[in-house]
Amino acid sequence: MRIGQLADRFGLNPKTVRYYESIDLLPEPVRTPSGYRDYDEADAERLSFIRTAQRLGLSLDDIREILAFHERDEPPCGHVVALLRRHTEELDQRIAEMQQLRDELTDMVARAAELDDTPGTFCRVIEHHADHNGPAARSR
Amino acid sequence: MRIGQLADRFGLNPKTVRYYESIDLLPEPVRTPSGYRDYDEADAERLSFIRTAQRLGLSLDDIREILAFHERDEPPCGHVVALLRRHTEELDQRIAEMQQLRDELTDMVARAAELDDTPGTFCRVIEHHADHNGPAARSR
DNA sequence: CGAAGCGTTCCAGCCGACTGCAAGGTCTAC
DNA sequence: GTAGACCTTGCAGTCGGCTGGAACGCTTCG
Repeated sequence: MRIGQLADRFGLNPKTVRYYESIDLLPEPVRTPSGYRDYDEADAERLSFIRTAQRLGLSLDDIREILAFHERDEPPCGHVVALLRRHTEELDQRIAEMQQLRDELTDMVARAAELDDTPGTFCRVIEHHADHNGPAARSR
Repeated sequence: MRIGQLADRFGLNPKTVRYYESIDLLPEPVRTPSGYRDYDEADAERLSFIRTAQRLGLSLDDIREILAFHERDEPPCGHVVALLRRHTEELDQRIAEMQQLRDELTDMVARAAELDDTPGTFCRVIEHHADHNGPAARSR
């Protein structure tokens, strides 16, 4: 299978496939006599794995590390579980931060209407909020 | 006030302050006879505003746009409220995606122990999950 | 035979928000 | 007077994950 076919199967740009090869996520495939890359099902499976792992939020570095276990014939699952746990924790933290931010924003938008005669140097909405929730006065 | 003092007040690198100037977030300040940048309280206020807006998740481009209203002596608040609304929606969406991902990850970690004799090419934990939640079989 | 549409290589650029480095000038304390 | 901490400039590099473009070769269809 040529690079375009492989890329199409995963909705990727052929460039991306070459890029994955360049950073050692995909092995160098065999070549046709004319020099075209020639992929097989094992390559497709590997690419599928990469995309799944990526969808789960793993970085290409993480994924390369997981694939390295495969190259050494070791089961990567223990490693992966630890990785996923760590990743879940980071996610939780980011979600919490984003939710707090979201609540702040909703609050600001809701209060914006009441601020018609509040003074402000740049923007009443933002500065009023900063004065009441700013650096020092945060309730944490 | 020199650049280091200003930067310190906001926990910034002096480079960042110069960078803000270079992208027209901060005006060119007056200079001391020896060529040092000399900031006043108005600059500090502007920087404070920038940092607050940034903490709220606005991009430097967004912030420059808000500051442009100030330069034109227009109240930016209507614009800002629209911006914050849009931003809140994006945030909601990203939070929802992240939560879904988080749940998937928790699920995978919880199920990992049961997979001791499931076959896997690269990693049982990830592939088993992909098979049951993958491209086609998603329950949305 | 010729044109379209693949493929190849290598190098460079993109996004956003900085940060590092080099090579110099200045200011302050001892 | 000299060390060291500051300041100046400009340009390049960082992060991650691609993507664009040039200049060329191969393949397929009519």
